Amino acid sequence: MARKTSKNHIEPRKTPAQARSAETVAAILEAAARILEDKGFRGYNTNDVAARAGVSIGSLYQYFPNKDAITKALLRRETEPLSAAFEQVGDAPSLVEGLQRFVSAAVAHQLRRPVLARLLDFEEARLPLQAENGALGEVGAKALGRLLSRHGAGRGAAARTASHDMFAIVKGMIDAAGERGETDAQALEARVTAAMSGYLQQMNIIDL
Amino acid sequence: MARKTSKNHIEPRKTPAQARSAETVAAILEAAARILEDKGFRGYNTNDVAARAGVSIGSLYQYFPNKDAITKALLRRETEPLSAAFEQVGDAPSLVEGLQRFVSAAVAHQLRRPVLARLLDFEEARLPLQAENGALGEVGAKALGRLLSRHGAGRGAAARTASHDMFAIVKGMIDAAGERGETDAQALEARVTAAMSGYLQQMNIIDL
DNA sequence: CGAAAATATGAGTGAAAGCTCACAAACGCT
DNA sequence: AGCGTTTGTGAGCTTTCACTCATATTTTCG
Repeated sequence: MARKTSKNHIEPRKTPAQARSAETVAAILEAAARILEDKGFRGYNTNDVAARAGVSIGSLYQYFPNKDAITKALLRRETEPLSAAFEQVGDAPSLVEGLQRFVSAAVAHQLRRPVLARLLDFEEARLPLQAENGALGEVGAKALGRLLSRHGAGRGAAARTASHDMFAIVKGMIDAAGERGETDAQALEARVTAAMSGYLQQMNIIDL
Repeated sequence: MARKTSKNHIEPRKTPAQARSAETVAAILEAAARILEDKGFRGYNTNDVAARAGVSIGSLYQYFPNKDAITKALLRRETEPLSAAFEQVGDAPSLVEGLQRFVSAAVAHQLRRPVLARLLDFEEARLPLQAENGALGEVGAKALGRLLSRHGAGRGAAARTASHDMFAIVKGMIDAAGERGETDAQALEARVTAAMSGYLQQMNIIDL
């Protein structure tokens, strides 16, 4: 009489777990990631995810009410650390230092699993029918905005535009580099940071 | 005994047409575009495309051997004009003028149908199992490379990297702007051009 | 006009994939 | 050891969707 109110006597989406079930959930997410990486969305289906995870489809649906929930959970798993890193760049002692930290975190993230990052980023646009937590892009742009204002560069609408542009530059460059198979993180960081500085200069937001 | 060799007595992919059939093909492509725009890949299926085009599925398969062929044709339709524009920026009298033309073409393209452009760009990565014609990204980067070398800026590997970076910057900024619903093409062009100039300066490829 | 060629139709087929449910095994606790 | 709870299983139901084909309509042209 407790919680299993309505017709179905199955209440999936069992909130986490208390033992080996955590491993099951982890295995499912990793299997989803791997399948996305080497077959793309085309080969991404729940039956194969379960198989690859070494788990039955039944188990999969104990923890995820539907396919999108898996994708969302994977997105969160991959995205949260980067979001957290973004939110800390405000503490940097200088603007340039802040930009460097920002870029460094973004590059590390993208070069770790480039294909997965790209797919999830694309999927993020489709998922948030319910607004959910802030999209990565918003978090990043906001972080850059704080960084700018905290170091006396720009305010208001212009600064907000600049923040979005800068985020777009970072994302565009890093994404393309990942697609091209680039692996030298340091070189990439240097170029991306240069691009951001150049933009800020040209827009008269900072002078060098 | 002529061409319908093997087992099937149907030879779809009737090369274009000679009358109203051209309209049918056009209607199919436009229907595909509209469905992609307002339902995304999820709602993109051949039955609905045919229905929206006011055509039977049978007709659809007279002209396209499979679903991917439709997507490819649509991609070509949307992409070719931009490719052509890219290939002409080399004729510009100065580097800056060339960059402006490049950016202007790209902005116009993206702001016309932002959602469609984004979806097709993503799909492009999956389709070319057979190399096909050059991807838009390659064409764009190559055009920028020619522009640089023709105006005495950079050569070799560094210039190639710079070209790719510049293309990535343009694409990243314009894509994000489209997603955010920006409509002021001139303002966007100015910012993108500024970003490119700034990058070139910071990388010591040009000096202002 | 009349016949061949081109174009159009849409019910139907087969396969893929999301998801359910009745049941079984493993675990936690006293 | 015994018993309730949590976790796991997988055959199979159902829907969606790419694609076919036998037939019908329209166009072309002598």
